[in-house]
Amino acid sequence: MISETIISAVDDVVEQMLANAGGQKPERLKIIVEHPANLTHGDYSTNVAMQLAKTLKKPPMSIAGEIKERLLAHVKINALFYKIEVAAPGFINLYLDWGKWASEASRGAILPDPDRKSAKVLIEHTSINPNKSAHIGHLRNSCIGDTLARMLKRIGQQVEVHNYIDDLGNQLADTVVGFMHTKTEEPFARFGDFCWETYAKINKAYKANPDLQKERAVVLHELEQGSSNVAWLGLLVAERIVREHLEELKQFGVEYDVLVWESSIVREGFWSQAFELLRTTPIFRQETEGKLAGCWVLKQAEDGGSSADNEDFHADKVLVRSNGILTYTAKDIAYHLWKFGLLGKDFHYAKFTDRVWSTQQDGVKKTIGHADRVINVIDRRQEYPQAMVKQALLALGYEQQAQHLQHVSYGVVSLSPDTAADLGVDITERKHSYPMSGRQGIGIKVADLLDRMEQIIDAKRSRRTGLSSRVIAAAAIRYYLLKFHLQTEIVFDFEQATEISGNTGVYLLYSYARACSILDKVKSESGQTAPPAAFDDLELQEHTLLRQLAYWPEILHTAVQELAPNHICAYMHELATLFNHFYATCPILRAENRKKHVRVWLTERFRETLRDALQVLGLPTPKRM
RNA sequence: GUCCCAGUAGCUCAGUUGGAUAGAGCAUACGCCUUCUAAGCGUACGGUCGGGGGUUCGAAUCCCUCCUGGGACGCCA
Repeated sequence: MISETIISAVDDVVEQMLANAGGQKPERLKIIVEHPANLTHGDYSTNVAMQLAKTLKKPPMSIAGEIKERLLAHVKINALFYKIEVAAPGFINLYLDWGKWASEASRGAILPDPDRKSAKVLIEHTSINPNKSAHIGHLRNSCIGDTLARMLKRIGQQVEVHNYIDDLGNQLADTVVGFMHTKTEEPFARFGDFCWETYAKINKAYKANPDLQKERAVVLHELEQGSSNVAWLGLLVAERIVREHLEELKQFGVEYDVLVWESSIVREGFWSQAFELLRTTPIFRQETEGKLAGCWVLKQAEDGGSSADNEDFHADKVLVRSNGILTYTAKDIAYHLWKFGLLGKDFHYAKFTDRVWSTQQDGVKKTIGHADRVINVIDRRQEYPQAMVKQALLALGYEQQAQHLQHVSYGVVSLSPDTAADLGVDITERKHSYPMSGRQGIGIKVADLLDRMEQIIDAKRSRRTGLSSRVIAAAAIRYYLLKFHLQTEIVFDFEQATEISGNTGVYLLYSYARACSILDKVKSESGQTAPPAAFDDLELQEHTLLRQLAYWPEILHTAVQELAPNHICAYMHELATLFNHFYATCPILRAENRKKHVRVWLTERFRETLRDALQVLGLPTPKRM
């Protein structure tokens, strides 16, 4: 990558200068290379001279001048840049030689090549409770997880995607209780939608008749035992729902390698094994008195004794309830020991669909799991239980694994007042946003959003060629859910989410198709145009487009580093915008020979780069639209 | 009570390991298709970066403090 080349060259140069001056390299000297916002500041710039002013006891400008001279003599810098300038108060700006860059870019040399044999990364995402249809909050999770998997694969890492199915949880039990104690008369097209209503109804019934909640405990117990009629019913419900979820998410390009069922964890004896391990640690023990008497808990450090005044809040985490039933976190700890290959036990597997495996007791052995790094995509509200899993690993002495266990936390999706009102929520309080609630049956179902988006696109599109409106709709929704910073709580608004102009997936696909259409007319095969040797008299729009193309490897790298898909979205929108400016300003096919060559080549590079980025985000690459 | 996250244009959001004139989309107004895809492009309008203090060559970004909103701390997941 270009920025890496600059950093290493600057590092060489700075070291020489410090050695000459007899100085030490400052501890916290970070050489940062930026993409200047302004074209006149070059294509890359660094502020290292200003950082060194104190150490070298010289004005930044003179330091920058010296670094510039030494960089100009540096082989690697010389090979890529034609000019370096110093700008007040001490910036060093570097200008790419586009002819040289072009020959490298065409060889693909600049893109990150697959690393040498890398560690195995296990990504868990989706993990929706299998008791009702999915809503857009679930979809955000799946899109993030699926995109992270694609990002890591793109840079050559070995990735395995897991979807954890909580088929022994309260929520599934609730839906089962709902089957037996609520009434349904209206028809539903999908099983999950019927369950959605049933789940809301049973929660309402619990309020009216709290005794009914005892039923849940009974069902939960039967689910865990696994042999009764009720257990079979639960299994059927969960499996049917999971199939609907997978089918639905497939439309958004979301895919998995393996489903891990919570019931498998229990029945394969994973918990018993984990329990024996945990018992050897001082922080795991059974309470004999107090509120948690009879429970097995993970003890948390008392902080200064002030917690005594707040009996409502205590940090200890129950893993086994006093009635002997396991909590989610208990099973999650066993699961994570297994993910890292630390349990000494393994699952068996059977095919769930033609490409997805599923844990199954009478299945076959597979080399699944045994990861070096684990990424869990789970919303921010679950930071505490995730921390408990990590703490259990630490308590067992697995420090390295704990360090390589990463919770990718993201903000929840809530509803704008207008959209909440559409769903019948009372918005007289005029809050900024309204939470979705499965228990109350409040939420935007994925299928409903997709249907509505499809209709909107169908009504507004001006051409019927290429992708179907439904495929475009799914892509638009996926992009919408990925473009926000992970920590941002998405306040979902129907009007805003269904935009088809501006910073949207539709705009990106359209720009891609536009480039394809133009290149079709020159009958250019991909990558066929030879890179121009020189780029003289570049138009502003040509230059800015070139620059943005050059930045792609670095953006991808940063996004992977930070596990932040939104960087890629922002980059692509900028890239597409610059291409459209270029398109509007510079005739491509009608230009004269030399210019035409440059412009066709640029359009080709744009198409290839955008295609790469679209694929990393899991979006389609339509030749026509 | 303890801890975490956030507050940037009318709305929704980028930008936050300190950098050069704080950006985008939507909305509003006005323009641009006999010419490569108008799902596009252009112009205009729009800001005490929640308030106050501090650190320094330089702060939306770091520190302190206050205000406001959201979340976690459950024998739910």
